[in-house]
Amino acid sequence: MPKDYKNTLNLPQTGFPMKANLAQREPAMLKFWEDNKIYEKIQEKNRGSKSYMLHDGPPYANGHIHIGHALNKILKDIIVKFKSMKGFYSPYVPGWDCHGLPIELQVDKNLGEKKDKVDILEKRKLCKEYAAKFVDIQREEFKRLGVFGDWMTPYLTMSYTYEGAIVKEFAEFVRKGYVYKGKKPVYWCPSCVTALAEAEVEYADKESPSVFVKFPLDDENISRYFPALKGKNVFVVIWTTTPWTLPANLALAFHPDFDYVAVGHNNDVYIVAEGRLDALKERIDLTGKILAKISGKELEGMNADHPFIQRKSKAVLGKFVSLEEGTGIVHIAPGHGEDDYETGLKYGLDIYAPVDDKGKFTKQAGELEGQFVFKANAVIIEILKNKNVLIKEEKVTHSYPHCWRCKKPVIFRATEQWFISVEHNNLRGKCLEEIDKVEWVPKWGRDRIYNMVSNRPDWCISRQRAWGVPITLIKCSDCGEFIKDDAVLDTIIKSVEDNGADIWFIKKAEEFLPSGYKCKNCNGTSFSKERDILDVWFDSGVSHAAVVEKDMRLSWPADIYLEGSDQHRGWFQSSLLASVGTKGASPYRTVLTHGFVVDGAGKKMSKSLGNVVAPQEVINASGAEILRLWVSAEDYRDDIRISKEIIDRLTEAYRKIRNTARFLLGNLHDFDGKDYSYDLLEIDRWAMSRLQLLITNISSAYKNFDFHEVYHLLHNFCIVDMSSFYLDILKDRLYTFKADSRERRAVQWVLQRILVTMTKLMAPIISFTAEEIWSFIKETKEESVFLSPFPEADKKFLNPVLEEKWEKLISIRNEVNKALEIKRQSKFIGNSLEAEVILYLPEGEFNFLKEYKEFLPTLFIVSSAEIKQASEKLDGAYESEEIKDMSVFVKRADGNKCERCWNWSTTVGTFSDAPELCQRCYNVIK
RNA sequence: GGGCCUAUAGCUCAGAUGGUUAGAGCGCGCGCCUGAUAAGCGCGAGGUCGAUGGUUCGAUUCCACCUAGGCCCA
Repeated sequence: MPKDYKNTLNLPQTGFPMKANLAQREPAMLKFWEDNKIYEKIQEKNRGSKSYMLHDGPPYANGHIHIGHALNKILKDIIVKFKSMKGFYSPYVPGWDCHGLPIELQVDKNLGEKKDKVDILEKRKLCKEYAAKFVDIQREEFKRLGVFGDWMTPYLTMSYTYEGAIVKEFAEFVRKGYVYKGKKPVYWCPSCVTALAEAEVEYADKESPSVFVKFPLDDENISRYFPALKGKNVFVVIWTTTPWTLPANLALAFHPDFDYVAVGHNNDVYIVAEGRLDALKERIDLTGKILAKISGKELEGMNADHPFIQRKSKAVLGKFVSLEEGTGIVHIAPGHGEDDYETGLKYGLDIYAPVDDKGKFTKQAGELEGQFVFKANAVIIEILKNKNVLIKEEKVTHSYPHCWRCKKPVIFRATEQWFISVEHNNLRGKCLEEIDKVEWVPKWGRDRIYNMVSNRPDWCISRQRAWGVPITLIKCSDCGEFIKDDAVLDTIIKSVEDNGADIWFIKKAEEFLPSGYKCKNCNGTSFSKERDILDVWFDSGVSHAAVVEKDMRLSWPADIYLEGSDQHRGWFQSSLLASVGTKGASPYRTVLTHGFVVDGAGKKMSKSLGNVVAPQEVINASGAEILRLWVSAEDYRDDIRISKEIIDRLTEAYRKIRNTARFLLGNLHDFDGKDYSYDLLEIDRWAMSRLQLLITNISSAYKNFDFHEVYHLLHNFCIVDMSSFYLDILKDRLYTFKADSRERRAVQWVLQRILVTMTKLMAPIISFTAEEIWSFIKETKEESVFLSPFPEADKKFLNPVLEEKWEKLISIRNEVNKALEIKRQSKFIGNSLEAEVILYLPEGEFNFLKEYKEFLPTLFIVSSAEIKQASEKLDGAYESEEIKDMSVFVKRADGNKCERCWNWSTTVGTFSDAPELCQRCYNVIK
């Protein structure tokens, strides 16, 4: 029985567990951070340094967080942690968007029957409580992700100070003349007498009349646009299922790219889209000859006669016109449809809707006055018949919007709304200029928002709801003029700042005015408050003023806004408009966008598909750390996939990184911490050079927001440079050399550098693990890895010449491995230490390897290695395919296996007092 | 239908102003080790570079169209 020499080795020892047990361990780490106020200490440390301001876009305070929220917050956290470790003052103030319809609807739902009876203040109170509840829930969920921030003092759009800021910014828009009142069609329920939001409309089948109607052309228009048809009765034909909107018709829309034809029909000539001819042959028996043809584009500006009102109907162009139904010509009533409205704005048409809030025609509609619109359909059809302009009448059943409260069909009706003009003061132009000053990541974000801002209509900022910040304007009851006095506006702002926006609903209009106030316009003395509230996009759009500018922790403008790509239309745009409108400049320097989380097949997540991945599931099963690693590993510029396989792969990668750290810790348990940097072997200097390169590459990846590169660099370093090469080769030195030998201490010094550096490099991403490793590192250090500075590459260890030589050594090593593998497969050897290798080399390689002769067994992890000229090659040698004229002969090593270091040596057995040992080990033990 | 974007091994990512056999890591397969052990090491097999046309001596790379998918509009 040979003596057990195992206890004479320096084997790794560490309490750092191999198994992460993240789901259990993470909460303890969160507590450590919280108890020791690590975030606060980071802020304290960096206060006064150059700042880097990331401004948080407020998530909506409704529901639990989903995977997209997790992605967004983790990305922000990675940036903030990196910048903070880099020494920037980079506080993170989270926020929530608290007003708005979804919350109000939830509250309504909870109220049930009572919803229409409760007082507005009571409802607002319930909304506030509801939002506060979800702020608390989401706060805990975000914290669980390991995101650092001022969680106990976030910004809330429903706080008094924020509401005050909204009112102030709105007043600023009023003062600068951007705000005006105009008309815009909205869903309107004539039965409930209220405007409806899109979310309050549900679709159901409804029977409607379906009519084809003729719009006559007068001689002048015929000779101008259809000279060939001179003297004939020419009509433009339209199809509609809402005849009641015909009294409001102001235009006829043609598609600019369609061709239109004039077709004979009895004594008349009908104009329809060529692409609808086949269908119309059947529908209205349109079988006559084509008498003329013209492209839609050329018809712009033509005027038809309204079929029963003394008025012209203008030919306009619209890309929304389709060939799926009707005649390819759309009747336009700008006061009764979305496309119609947009078209109306474009062509300067009146947003005309002669219908009151009960759905009855007003006196503008002449003989129809007082008739309910749906009933008036029949009357209008009668009129059309009498005027001989009705081609065909049918009934159709189609999907039609209905009110979700009373279930009755709704109408689209222009109502008075408040707008911010994007043309006033050239707001649009200035925004476009500012867009070009911002850095958009990825670059195409610029085109996306530029196109949107170029084409957007004025900003409709009013909503007919309860839960929001009111449009704080007071109107003179006599002349209808709104008060814009600075003093009055200031009084209102102050009042909201002190009491919250509820005050608007508590006090009477007069209470916001000085006593005895008279209207500047008409001297009137009776006033009323505006009842609409502001669009919630206005709330969050002014966060640059309410938070970035106002909050003592932050400073304006922000360095970066980071949200999903949908926010080009949303927050990025509302913030830009809000900031350029009042400050003349963009509120952000950089805008970074990420894609959406989709399933493993690239499909969007939906409840019906059942492919939704909840962050809570991943956290409970694998830990938030895996989620963080996932965020970093994926290229967020595209859509981001998540699936079981992806999580499994990342879990493996995580283990590799963790185990590499564990191995380093284990081999440092007895390190004395002294400086051995002058005792490094060449391979150690190679490792130090690789480490410097890693620092350089990872730093620039972080700086460029290329986090997936950080992940790949770190992971590859662990596997390629460390685990399978450097650390594998090192084991012999670490385990078998005298514990305090200079060679072993030198490598420990290197491993310490690698461990400390890697830990810091990974910290912004896998924060829990980095902190855990940090706590095991034996070195005078900061109490948290996040209080330590981010590594800087040390130029004196950077050695490209050395790395190039080692690249060659590694490629030779790979060839040796192939030769060894062949012998292993044939059971000639098992462990590579059982082998001796002889390399047959061409001149260049031979000379190159000469200087490494002594080192080769270590490099190949074999017991002995020789080099010879290629010409001496023995039969049976493995011939390299990669290196010309190189071959490797593998034989069993001479001598016996040393029981201590497992190398084979002829010196084993030569020591009578320790016959199991080789000379090297004998010397160590003696 | 419009604006913006994406498509390279099972997975995550590289790549080339167009130029030999398109790379890495993981996973997988086959082995080794049992002194990083619910670890570690080695070798290997995986790709019509979404499809089709075009430009070119040559295209995965440039162009067009198509398909699939994503965001925002309509």
